[in-house]
Amino acid sequence: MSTALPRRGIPDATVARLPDYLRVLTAMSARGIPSTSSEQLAAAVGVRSAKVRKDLSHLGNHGVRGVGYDVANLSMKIAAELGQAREWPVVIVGMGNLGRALAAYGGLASRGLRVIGLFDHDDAIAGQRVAGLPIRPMADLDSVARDADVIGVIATPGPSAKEAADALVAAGVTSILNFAPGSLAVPDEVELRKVDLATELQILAVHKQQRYAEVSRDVPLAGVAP
Amino acid sequence: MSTALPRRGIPDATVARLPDYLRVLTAMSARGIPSTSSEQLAAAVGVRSAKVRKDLSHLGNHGVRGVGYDVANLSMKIAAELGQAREWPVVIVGMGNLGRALAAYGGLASRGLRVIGLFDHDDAIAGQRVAGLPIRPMADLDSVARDADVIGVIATPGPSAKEAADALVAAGVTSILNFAPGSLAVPDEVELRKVDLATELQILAVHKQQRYAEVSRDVPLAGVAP
DNA sequence: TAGATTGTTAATCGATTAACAATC
DNA sequence: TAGATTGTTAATCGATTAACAATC
Repeated sequence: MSTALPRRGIPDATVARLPDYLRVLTAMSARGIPSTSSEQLAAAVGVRSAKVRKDLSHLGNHGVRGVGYDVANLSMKIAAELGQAREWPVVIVGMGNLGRALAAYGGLASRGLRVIGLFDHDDAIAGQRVAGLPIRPMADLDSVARDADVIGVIATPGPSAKEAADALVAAGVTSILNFAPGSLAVPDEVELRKVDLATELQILAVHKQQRYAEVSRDVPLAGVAP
Repeated sequence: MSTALPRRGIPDATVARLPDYLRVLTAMSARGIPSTSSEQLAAAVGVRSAKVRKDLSHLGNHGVRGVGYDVANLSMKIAAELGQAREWPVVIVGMGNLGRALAAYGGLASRGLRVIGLFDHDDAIAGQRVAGLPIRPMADLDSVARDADVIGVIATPGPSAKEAADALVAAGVTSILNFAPGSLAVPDEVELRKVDLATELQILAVHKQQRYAEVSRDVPLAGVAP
């Protein structure tokens, strides 16, 4: 089962933008705006209109030439594509600051992601409530995750991430998002993605540095006095 | 000042991986390993060795053919490239769960990013200490950020993000990382990057959905009984 | 010299973009 | 019919990868 993967793949880059379009469409809908255009969507989201049309074309052809897109209809198509037809259960392992932030993050519910379990390695904090859910001991993970087809989130400090990943895999979880620094090994059938909160900051810092480097090279005669 | 930008640009994709290499090299250094190879680095980080060599070649040629890379020397080169020659001051606006998580995030200090100020819109929590720093009222932002060439981080809820961005821009900040959902408008001279914590989860959810879709299309005769 | 490993080339892939024919 | 806007094409760009000549 591989070679020619069936033409179902919407590019990840497009998937990442769909929630932005959906947010704008929802706001339009709330204001009673019945239809829109790729130009308007592009302006609201901050991309080029050609990209909007390309992205939306992956969903099928839901626009009308010369007219635009129906707000309600397009909203539904995007929501469907994002899997919001059903809710995806999420468990979070690691209830430090980051885990708590994620548990309370408003952006999840609006995208069909429902947090159903919070876990921490430290049994002493078990029972505390975060965003309405109790923190549970790791021993409970299997019973919550097994057969529920959950998405697992690792929000532990770096050193505990391996333990968290092993526990998730052992409980049958096949989709894991890792916020902890460092790389993790998981079986092939498990999809593991990683988010490093510092990466984008690092890129900003490097760009800042490059801006300085450019200035000092481009204007070598500027501040000459020794 | 534009057209042919001076050949200083290390690709962002490479910059994003450099901290991973540095982390592995630091661990090797601690264990007294004097040299390594692109194969070893690749295995430790979870990429192909060709990618490692390509990435490192952007830093100049610091390896020795037939031998490998000197751990200490390569560590220094990467640290220098990442701007760790100096420390970059960071201010965080929005001290909810996410802001607190970022303030305490260990990954920052190790990359030359130093949090020097925490701010919140709600003056009632001013004075509270998070990770050793006091939360300050927004009114203090200008005095802290002005002329300090800081990187600004927006960790507010979505609706407050615009206000936070305006305050940062008004204080002269030209590099901003936005963790709040929604898009922000900033002047051209300000570099704005965005991280959406839910995006990667969303991608996992869509992939999960596609896996189901594939199964039901590929094996249409499997569970037939009505 | 034989063995190892880099740095670079060239092929490939995926994403972005401008332009425009198709269509309302 | 004239005007507007989509959906698609083709060019471009950046990143990944395999392969290998260069070099220790």
